[in-house]
Amino acid sequence: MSKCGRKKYIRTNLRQMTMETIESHQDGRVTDSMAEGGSAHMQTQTGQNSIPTLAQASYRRGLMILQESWEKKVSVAGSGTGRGSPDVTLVQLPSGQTIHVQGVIQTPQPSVIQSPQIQTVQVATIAETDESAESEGVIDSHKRREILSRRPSYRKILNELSSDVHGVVPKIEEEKSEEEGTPPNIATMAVPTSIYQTSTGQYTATGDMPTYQIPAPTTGLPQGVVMAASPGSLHSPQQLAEEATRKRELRLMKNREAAKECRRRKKEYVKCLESRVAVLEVQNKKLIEELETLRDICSPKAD
DNA sequence: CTGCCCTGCCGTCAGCGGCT
DNA sequence: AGCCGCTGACGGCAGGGCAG
Repeated sequence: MSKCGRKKYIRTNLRQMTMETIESHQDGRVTDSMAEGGSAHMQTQTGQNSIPTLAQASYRRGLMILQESWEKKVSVAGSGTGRGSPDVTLVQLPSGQTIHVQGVIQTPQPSVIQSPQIQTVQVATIAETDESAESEGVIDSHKRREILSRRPSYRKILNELSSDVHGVVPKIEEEKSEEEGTPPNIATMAVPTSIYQTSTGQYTATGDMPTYQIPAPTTGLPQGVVMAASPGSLHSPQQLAEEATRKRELRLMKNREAAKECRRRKKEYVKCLESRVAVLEVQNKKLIEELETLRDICSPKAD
């Protein structure tokens, strides 16, 4: 295995997501939650074989942490009608003015970036690490899948969150926005339902889908892609093999584009989360300051 | 200059979930 | 049930930085 790849994965994603972001939380009043990202991070430094699992868990956890913190914040800062909405206290100012103060600080919220589920996951992960130190590497993919249960797509998540909180984070466009700079000979991806190669090297969608244009022939696109025949007209084994090859190349091509798109969305998603963290930190500070001010006003003077 | 490490990006595979 | 899109995981490559 390419340690570089793994290390890279761990270092970039884990460090950036878990450490930097969470650390940036800490500079405020947010209580320490490094126990999660931090411990996972440390563990990844230990065993080679356990690195993938732990790192994956940590990375995902990082994302989950960020998202959950956001959701918590949103529920706190929201109108108070949602689930788990904070207490709203009426505070009478000396001037007679009554204001609503939401119990931001008092809320049983040990850390903005903690979540029970996440801890559960971590326990499971650590337990695995401990007891399978010798037999590690045997964490089968099923277990991993369970731990790292699938989440909705980044686009979905972002769009949902965006609809929750307007103006904080822009939605991810259905189809890219930053690919305007795409060289003209690079395909702007369409997702054709069925594509056939023309003699000019163009994939033409049969439906009302846009067309996928092959980059220059020099880009190593599937040579094996052959003219499609209508399924019924395939008889000889060679034709069948060609058809299979064509399908495979087509699938690879689509997946290639999908992977690119996915990475782009992921980046955008992470950026959004980071910007949310920044916004919420500011918000949090303001609320805390406000609370202090109100306390000063309301509480009897000690001296 | 060379070797090593880090980082970013890419292509591919596997598996899940939604859709028809 | 099969197809298809999405995404985690993995391995590879290129480029930059740095120490020897």
